[in-house]
Order: sequence, then structure tokens, then C-alpha cells
Amino acid sequence: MARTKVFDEQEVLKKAMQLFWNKGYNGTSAQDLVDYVGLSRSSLYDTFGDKHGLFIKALELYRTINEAVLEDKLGHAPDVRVAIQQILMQAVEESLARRFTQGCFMVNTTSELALHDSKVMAIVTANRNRTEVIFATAILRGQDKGQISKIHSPTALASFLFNTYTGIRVAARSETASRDMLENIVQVAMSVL
Amino acid sequence: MARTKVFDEQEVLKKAMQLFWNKGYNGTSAQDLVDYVGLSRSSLYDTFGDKHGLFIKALELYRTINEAVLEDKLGHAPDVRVAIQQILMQAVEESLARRFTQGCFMVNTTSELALHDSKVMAIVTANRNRTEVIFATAILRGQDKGQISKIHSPTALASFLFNTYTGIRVAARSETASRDMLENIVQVAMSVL
DNA sequence: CTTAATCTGGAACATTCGTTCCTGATTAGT
DNA sequence: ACTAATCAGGAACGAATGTTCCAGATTAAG
Repeated sequence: MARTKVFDEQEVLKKAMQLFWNKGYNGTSAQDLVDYVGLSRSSLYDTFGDKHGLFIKALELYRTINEAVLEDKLGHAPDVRVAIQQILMQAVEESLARRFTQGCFMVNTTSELALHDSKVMAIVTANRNRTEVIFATAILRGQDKGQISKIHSPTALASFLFNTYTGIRVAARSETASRDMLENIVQVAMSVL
Repeated sequence: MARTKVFDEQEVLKKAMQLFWNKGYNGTSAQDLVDYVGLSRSSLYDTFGDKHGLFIKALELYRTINEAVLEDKLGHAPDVRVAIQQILMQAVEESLARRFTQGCFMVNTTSELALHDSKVMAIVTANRNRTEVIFATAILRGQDKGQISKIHSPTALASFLFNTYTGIRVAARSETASRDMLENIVQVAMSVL
């Protein structure tokens, strides 16, 4: 019959995701994508439709990956409190790794597009809801095991942790954030668990 | 001599600020500015230079206003703890006022531009530093008065509060945030003071 | 009334934007 | 060898971008 697809659609999507992640939607031009992704303009448009469609797929990929990672880290953790601390500290480390300090794609997109783009809004909303459920179920388990204080409800703590995580990821986009500062934030936040 | 200036430069700047605040830098076109600001294209460019210069001035105005407000609220507060709670709760209320839920201009700008724009980065950095100093001095005073726990240092608490505030302001850009959720975040955050 | 500075509105600019289309090379299966 | 799908590269499109410039109206001071 015919020639087979030679590039991995998922890999291309991953590269597009990285670029949007770094420069934002409006900051990324079609030419930027062609240059970085390593695919011809024609192939890009053939396989992903237009720029907006590509962005949505990239954002959904990010969401899928991140939720899977989070679920993995929190699901099988023997000590939930430790696992949560590790998650926050990893965000800190990523913020400090100057070379790739691009924050969180979902957070960046929330502040850039969610307000004026209903499709993005839907993804952002789903991401927050799902993430908080993952947090809350893990926290409940931690509370049962006596690893986490029962002063606050699992859902309240989940919202709080999501909020703290968001803040750290925004800080990653500025160079203000020193190690001391970020570790302080994590330490204070952990003190409520 | 000549005709006197008929428009208030500060008022125009304020309108430009609102627009950038709502749509971001890359999402706001020169035409958008002309339409919204109510000034001719020529006058706009004559008085503010180019788009980037106008944006920087708008961002600096935002910073000036916000720091003054914060200093006022925290400086003369009889109970620092209550004042902090009010500041966080006001962010919550603004997030819930659906009609104008555009988050925080500084936070939005941090995630959109700071990484690739050194002038923006400088402003964002100065804002964070100054804000945390204001928080820290107020917290120190609150600790002396016995209104705030001394478990954590003033600077650690200041960084933590700034971080919490940032998170809430990002949430304002998504419609996920319910009153319950946001009030939970504030309540949990306040429990460390 | 004259002068001179403001301001408006729109024309005009080159550049970039996102997108479509075409040509031709490549390659896998029949 | 033929066919047909898959690619790259680039030309081409109109629209929108940021910016400059100019003609003319407006208005305050001399």
C-alpha cells in the first residue's frame, strides 16, 4: 500500500507541549513549533489540525502524565506525609534547577487562557478536581494511619496543598525564589498536616 | 502658548493596566488598547512610547498601588492576625466576584513574561521582596503582641503567606474555585500563624 | 488673530501571524 | 514496477500585528 508514519505522534506532541509550556500559547508562533518540533508545517497541520487544537492536545497530555505520576506517588506510599513532603520538595527542586525553570504548564495556562477559552477552562477545572481527589483520598488514608493530623478535613487539606503547590510553581517562573525561601514555604505548609 | 493636556496620563495608564491585567501582554493588541483606553493611537504612542514601555509602566503602577494598600492595611492594624485574615479573605471575595475575576496582575505577568523579559523579572522580584518585608515586619509585631505563634520565623511565615496569596489569585482565573474551597484554604493557612 | 502645542483619525508601513496549497521525494505493500 | 500514503520544503494567502506619519481640528496663551 503506502508509506508508514515515520514520526511518533506522541513524541511530537511532547515536544510541542514543552514549547507551549515554556513560552505560553500566545508567545509560541507556528514557526516556533515547526522549528522546535522538527516536523514540517504541512505534517503538523495535517496531524493536529490548527494551533489551538494542538495546544489542547498538548495540555491534555500534560494533565494525563501529571495525574498518573501523582497517583503513583500517593497511591502506594507507606507514609503519606512523607510522600506529600517529597512532592512539594520536588517542585522546589525543579524551581531551583535554573536551566528548566518553567513552572507548571497547567498553572501557566490557567493564568494565561482559562478566563477567555472555555476548552482550556474545562481542562483546568478537571485537573484541579481530579488532583484534589487524589490528595484527599491519600490524606484520609494518612489520617487513619495516624500520619496526618485530623484537625482539618481531607478535602480542606487537599485544597490547601493544591494551593501551596500552585504558589511554588508560580515562584518557579521568577528568579527571586531562593532555596531557603522555598524550603520555608514547604516547612510551614507541612506543619498543618 | 499652546493647548494643555486634556487627558489624565495616570487615568489612561490605569485603563491600560486593567486591559493588560485581563488579557495579558501578548493577548492585548495595540488596537485593543486604543479601543479600551479611549485615546488615539498617535497620542498613545507619543506619551508612552511603544507597547512594551506602556506595559512596564502599567505594571509599575500596579505594584505601587498594591504595596501602598498592603502597607496601609498591615501597618496600623491593632490585630495583625485579623488583618492578615482580612487580606486573604479579600482575595477570596475578589475571586468569587465572577464579573471581575482576573486574578492578580503581578501573578499573571510572572507566569507569562518574567522568564523571558528581564525588565518584568526585575519588577516581579522587587514586588516579592518588598511584599515579604511588609508581611514579615507586621508578623514580628504580631508575635510580640502575642497575636501570632512564634513557632515559625517572621520571614518564613511571610514567604508562606505570599505563596498562599499567589495560589488563591491563580485560582481566581479558573471557575473551579467555590467559596467553600477558598475559605478552607484560608482557614488552613491561618492555622499556622 | 496669531502661534504653538495637543489631540484625533486614519492612512500607510513592513513584519509577522496562522493557515492552505502545491511540488516532489520517499517508502511500504501489492 | 506500480500504487498510494507520508513526508519536507516552500510558496502563497489574507489578516493582524506593532509602529510611524501626516492632515486637520481644537484650544490655550501671547
